[in-house]
Amino acid sequence: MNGIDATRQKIIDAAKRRFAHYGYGKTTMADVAADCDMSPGNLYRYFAGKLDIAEEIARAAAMRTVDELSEILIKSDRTAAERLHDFLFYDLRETFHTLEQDPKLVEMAQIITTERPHFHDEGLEREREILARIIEFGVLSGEFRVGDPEYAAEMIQAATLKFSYPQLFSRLALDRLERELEGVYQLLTAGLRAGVAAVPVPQSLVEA
Amino acid sequence: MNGIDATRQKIIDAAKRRFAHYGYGKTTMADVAADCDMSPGNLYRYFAGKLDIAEEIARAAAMRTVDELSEILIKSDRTAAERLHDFLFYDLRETFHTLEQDPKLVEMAQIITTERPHFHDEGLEREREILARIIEFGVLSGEFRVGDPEYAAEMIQAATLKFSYPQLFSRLALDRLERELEGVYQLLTAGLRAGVAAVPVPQSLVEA
DNA sequence: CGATTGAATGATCTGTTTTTTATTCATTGG
DNA sequence: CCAATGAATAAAAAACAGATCATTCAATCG
Repeated sequence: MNGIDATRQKIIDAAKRRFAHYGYGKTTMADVAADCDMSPGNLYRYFAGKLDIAEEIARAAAMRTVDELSEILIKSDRTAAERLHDFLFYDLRETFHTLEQDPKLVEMAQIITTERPHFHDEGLEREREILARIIEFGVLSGEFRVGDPEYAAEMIQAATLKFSYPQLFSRLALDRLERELEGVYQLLTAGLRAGVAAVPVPQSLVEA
Repeated sequence: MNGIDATRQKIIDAAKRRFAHYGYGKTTMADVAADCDMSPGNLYRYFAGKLDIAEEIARAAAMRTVDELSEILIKSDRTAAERLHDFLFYDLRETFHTLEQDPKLVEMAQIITTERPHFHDEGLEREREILARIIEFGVLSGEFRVGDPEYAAEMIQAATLKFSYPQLFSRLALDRLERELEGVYQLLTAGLRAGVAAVPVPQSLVEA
């Protein structure tokens, strides 16, 4: 029915407030239930458990991010390289600011990543899909020369890991991270343009 | 004097055995002192504290790694790209195997990195220096086209972070990490060959 | 007098008890 | 019946006491 979804949303909203304000750990199911004018036990008619509420909140946020990243695909008058730039910097800034302004969310993100590794993988996969399309676009436009966009997307994700979870992998400030990402981006796009053929190891070119 | 250095080394050796066998946390200063036939208090004539002994051990290991990486520079008949390949894979495999076979060292590495961030940075800097020389070699040989080898080295480090602390940043097995590193390497070398000029953003090439 | 000791100290860790909390489910109310 | 409750339970977290440990330093030793 629809009452179900409405109630689920009410629970999600209450939990989101609590999580953001007091943190995941300090928020009790009783708190959330009270905010929704219901008993703790009744929450379990709508969610399998506390972590599932958090996961739902994270999923919604991830979807929003993916939607915004997807818009990069439909803009016009932008080269593939520019789209890749948009993608990487949007991701860095978005994550950085979100976690910067609300440190409680770091806790939640970490718990979900630890307890539900699969959830996290799915998020990466969705983003990789968009990356692959950007690269595919670059291949079609003749800008990039890569045989397998999916594979190239995977490599770009690996190479930009440091910028996906800024405050997790470094203690650098945003401006320094941006400077580094700019450099990595330059290197990667130069590589995509030059092309990574099926040839695995190009033996020798010149020697000293 | 020399007795000082000899005693320091005796302490380091005893501590290394204890740390590797029982872990940093479970090893007490009293244990180490007993192994050296001295009182706990006397250790402080040779080291400022427990963590400083660990740091010294880590420093020696880091030096050894840097020495081995430096050998890549003096080999002959290898292109810069091949040297870069050697560097990246040596680092990945070395770190992976060290931490794989002795989980106790992971604890020590993590404590040092947390408590002495600067120490860790210095290690990165030493490795970056070698990377810069490899790139410089590539520039001189005409293989790479980059203006600032130091900067390029920094970017390569950023892009290969995931492979520097394998079991810290991913739960992937070594063969999958190697496969990914191979791909990232291909992309990066393609970029180095094509060159990352001072031109920041090459506006438009073709469109779909 | 420099080198070393070992007892003193305060911080940290460990194991235990108590309390809080997530989750279940038999019961109740509409 | 369906929705909701709230007492019961087991798991996790907090609180606490006791022990251990890193570190210091006044007193000894050579």
